Amino acid sequence: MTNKTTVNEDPFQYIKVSEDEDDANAVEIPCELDGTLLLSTLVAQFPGACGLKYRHRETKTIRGIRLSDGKLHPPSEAGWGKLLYICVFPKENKRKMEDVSPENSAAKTKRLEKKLTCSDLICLGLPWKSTEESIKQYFEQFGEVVMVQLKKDKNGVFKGFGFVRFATYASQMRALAQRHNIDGRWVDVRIPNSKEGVVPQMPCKVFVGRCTEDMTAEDLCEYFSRFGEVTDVFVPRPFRAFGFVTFLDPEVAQSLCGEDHVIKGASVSVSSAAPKIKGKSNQNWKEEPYGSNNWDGNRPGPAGGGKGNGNSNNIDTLNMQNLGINPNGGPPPNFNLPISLVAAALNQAGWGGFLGGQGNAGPNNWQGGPPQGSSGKNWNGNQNWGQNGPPPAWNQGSNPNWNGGKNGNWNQGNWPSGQSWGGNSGGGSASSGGGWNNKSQT
DNA sequence: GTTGAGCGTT
Repeated sequence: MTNKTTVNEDPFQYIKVSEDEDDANAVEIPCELDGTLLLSTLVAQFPGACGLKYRHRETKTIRGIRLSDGKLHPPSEAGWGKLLYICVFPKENKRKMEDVSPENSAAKTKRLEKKLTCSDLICLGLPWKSTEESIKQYFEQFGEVVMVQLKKDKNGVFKGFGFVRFATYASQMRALAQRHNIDGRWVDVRIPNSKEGVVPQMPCKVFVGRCTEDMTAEDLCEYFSRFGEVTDVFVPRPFRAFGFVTFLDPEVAQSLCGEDHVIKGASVSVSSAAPKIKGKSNQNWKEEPYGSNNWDGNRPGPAGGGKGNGNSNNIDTLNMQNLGINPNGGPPPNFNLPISLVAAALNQAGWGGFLGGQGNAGPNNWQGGPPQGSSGKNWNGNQNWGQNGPPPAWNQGSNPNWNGGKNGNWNQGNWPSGQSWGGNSGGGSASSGGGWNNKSQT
């Protein structure tokens, strides 16, 4: 008798995922054909999950799985293998360390809960055929959705926009940190104007002091990933005995402040990364450590590498920009408005809030403007992407020369023709096709 | 039934 091994015919690889390190609770989840695992697939089995981690065989430490564009990427060339992967949840993974005084952490958490409330998010440009159900379904890949409201006129005709609310701040952050394509339309998801300035502004970045010279950005990333998704690590080279770690969730960042941690046998201290205000020297920040105007994504990342540094194709850069953080660690662009300067400086230091107030680009626009060399006139105007949106892969790999020339086109949907947004153009030169402006939406 | 920048009665 021949054994029918239907399993082998399944083109999808399955990976074992559990809520904890107990194999018994594991669920096998199918990957995509390209080897990535969709976050939505994960969420389908583990509602509210925001990522994956695993215990490294040799180092015995927990490692985070890279998340990019809603896809989870296998640890290395080796692929997912037979390891057990552990689900990461926004809240639950918050405090696993025991090296904190309880009263301290409790008080801190309480404060944070008060500050880090979700707000409704406005979704602009929804497809006419959207339903509250379909929108809810779409956004559930970022976390639990507690409300969806599609706005209609008195006749009950859908007006093309609506509001969504997440259960957790982390989910909200994830949703804000991405561009959204729903049924072929680019949908703008933002903090509503009415909530600007009301939403909490929390630093996502922490200062890590007393680093030793052998601590690489990767070391820090690996270590701190156990507390939450790390979106950036910055370790100055030459050695300066400190570093910065940026988390997706500002709450995680805050919860770590004031703590000491042992990394590679050395005790490091975590504290808040004080915002750098331009014109005022700051204890934690040296101005323009890598030269100015490095906003093109083509520069080599800061020495030390690590997440967000030289990594192509990740959401982190996008996250950071959407969250108002300069992914390259360089200086903020030249805003015209002083308030923007301050905001940009705050953002650079990891204040992943939303630039409220008139004339300031919200998170979605932050990514949109010409980084430099522009008058700033359009840069400060809201909603410049419109339906022509940023190139789908503008943040991936070596970016096209979005500093070069044609700045005036950025806000008008007139993308240079022949520009490739595929994310793999070698160093900014344009190849062909893929014109973002070719996309038509109805 | 049409449409595509905007900002929610409750």
